[in-house]
Amino acid sequence: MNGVTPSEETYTGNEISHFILDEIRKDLGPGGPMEGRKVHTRFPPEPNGFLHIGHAKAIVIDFGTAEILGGLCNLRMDDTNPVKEDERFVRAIKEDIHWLGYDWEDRFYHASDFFEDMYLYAEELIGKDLAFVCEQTPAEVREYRGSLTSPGKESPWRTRPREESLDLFRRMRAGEFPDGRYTLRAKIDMASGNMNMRDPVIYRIQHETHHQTGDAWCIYPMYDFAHPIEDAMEGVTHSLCSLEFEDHRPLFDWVVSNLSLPSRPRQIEFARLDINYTVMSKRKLKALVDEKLVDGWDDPRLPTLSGLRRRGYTPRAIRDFCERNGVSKVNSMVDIRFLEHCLREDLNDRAPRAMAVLDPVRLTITNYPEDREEAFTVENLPGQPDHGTHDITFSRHLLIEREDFMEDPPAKYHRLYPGNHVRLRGAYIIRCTGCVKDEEGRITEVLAEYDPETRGGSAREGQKVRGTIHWLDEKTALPATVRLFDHLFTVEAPDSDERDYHELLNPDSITVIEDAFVEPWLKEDPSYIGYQFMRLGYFIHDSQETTEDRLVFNRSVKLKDSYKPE
RNA sequence: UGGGGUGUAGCCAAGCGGUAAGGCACGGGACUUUGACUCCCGCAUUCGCAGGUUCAAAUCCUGCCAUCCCAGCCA
Repeated sequence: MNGVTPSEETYTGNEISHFILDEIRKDLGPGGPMEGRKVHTRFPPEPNGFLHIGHAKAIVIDFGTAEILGGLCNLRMDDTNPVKEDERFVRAIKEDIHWLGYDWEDRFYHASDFFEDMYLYAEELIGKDLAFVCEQTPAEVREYRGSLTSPGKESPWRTRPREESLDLFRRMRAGEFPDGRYTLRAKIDMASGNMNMRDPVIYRIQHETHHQTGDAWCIYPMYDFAHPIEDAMEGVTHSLCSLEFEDHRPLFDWVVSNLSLPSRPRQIEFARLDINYTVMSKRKLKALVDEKLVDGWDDPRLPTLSGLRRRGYTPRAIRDFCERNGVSKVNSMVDIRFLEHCLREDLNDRAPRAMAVLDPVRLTITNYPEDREEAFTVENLPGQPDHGTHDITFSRHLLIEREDFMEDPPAKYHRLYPGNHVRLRGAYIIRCTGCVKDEEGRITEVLAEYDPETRGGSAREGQKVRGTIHWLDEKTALPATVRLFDHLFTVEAPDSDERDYHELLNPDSITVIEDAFVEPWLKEDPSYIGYQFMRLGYFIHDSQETTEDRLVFNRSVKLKDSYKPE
């Protein structure tokens, strides 16, 4: 079913090109600063939540770059803040990346693997008089930092002798002080226009148990200090990250050039992926989960990778989507319909076809004997016999979609209405003769006559049948639950809407149909990429709800539909 | 009154001094045992705006405008 199956995807080697690849090629090429080296990247998530499709873009860029240029890409948990991180997220992250089809081989790291190195590098900085132990309170630090438009003031501790700083720093590590008592700060420039350069804190005291290092440490490095060191220790040549780190680059470079690191990584930034009608911030996704507004991190309406997987998205579709969106530095919002297009494109070629009826009404073939029944063999993938066949049964009483019959249809309606010929896909061509209604006028049964000459659904010589509809044999149809989804939010950009996101939730984001029917074949032959229910869309067994005696399907995406009632 | 980015169609996005790729969406048509798929056709005289340089500018220069990010002991 749609659990995590090892990805069968193999990179096909499209000639992808974008500015990051160009820059890297220059760096590694003749005359470049890293001439002769092989590219080495890393994907560095913080294990404090589940991965979403925005991360998929970063993964495709990080791992994809290594793949394209014949280098390596590491996976690294950026776990420098013990209060926010958890081992449970580490497992989910690894699972999602593997599912996407990428592998880090034996290069799985934690930032915490380098805590000892970082500590030593911090001492190096103190020794060079480039860092000092500060005892300002958070409020004082804020006050002294100045504002965006005015310079900051130097901390009174800035001139503390290096020997004293070193002693204090060692005692910080030894656990002699409570949280917040001291910090280690880089000595850069309190008047810099770049706030990140105003003597940033690089170590803080936190008496917290870390999910990897336990209680070995009570001081933890800050991102800006830790990240370049992690990259250098792993031999990363290019540290690719998103745009909001652009003004951290001077600090990244400062760290890299003031320390005796084993290598000098280069940071390059790209724009994050954003998609309309959904949210991409970890904070909001977490809130949706915590407030039970959705059914967990893998709710099929969520843009999380686990949600998309449960929804029926394929790794191939997601990677294709990320690659085709390109890489640039423009903040952009991609239309969700493009993602849907990529899924349809993938599934169209390989998802077996089946029939299902979501809103059933009985269709009686009045000239087909009550006691007769027959079977038709249909191809799983029309036109591609190597994908196999399966049988469908036919009898006097069938089930069709209620909307496929109209007593008084508008022009260009090609389905059932009195007098019209329609093909029952794979079976026969029938002529509608009328319908039966109950006292309230509701249609309870559609009536038609079949043409025995059209067995298999082929028309008579010269006969043109405009409409083909799907159907099920009432006798063999299997009851099933089908869940249909719509956008989780009613507005295109919920993240930047001034209203509270609770007000923007789409009350109809999920529709559960308990009385749908499907072909019995679907119980015997669960396709892990799901099915196309003809004329309805692509569906997949729900990995959580499907049980031995109850089939539950999620609609991954609708089919395109150019029918416009006039 | 600071620093760093970015502006090419409804949405992404190529383009890097020689006269606006491609995809999505949209509209029209053909085909069709899925109103799907596939296939045709259409869709920016113009690149945020205004000047300038040049035989020639989306590409170079100047100015302006718009928009995003930054004042965590988060990442």
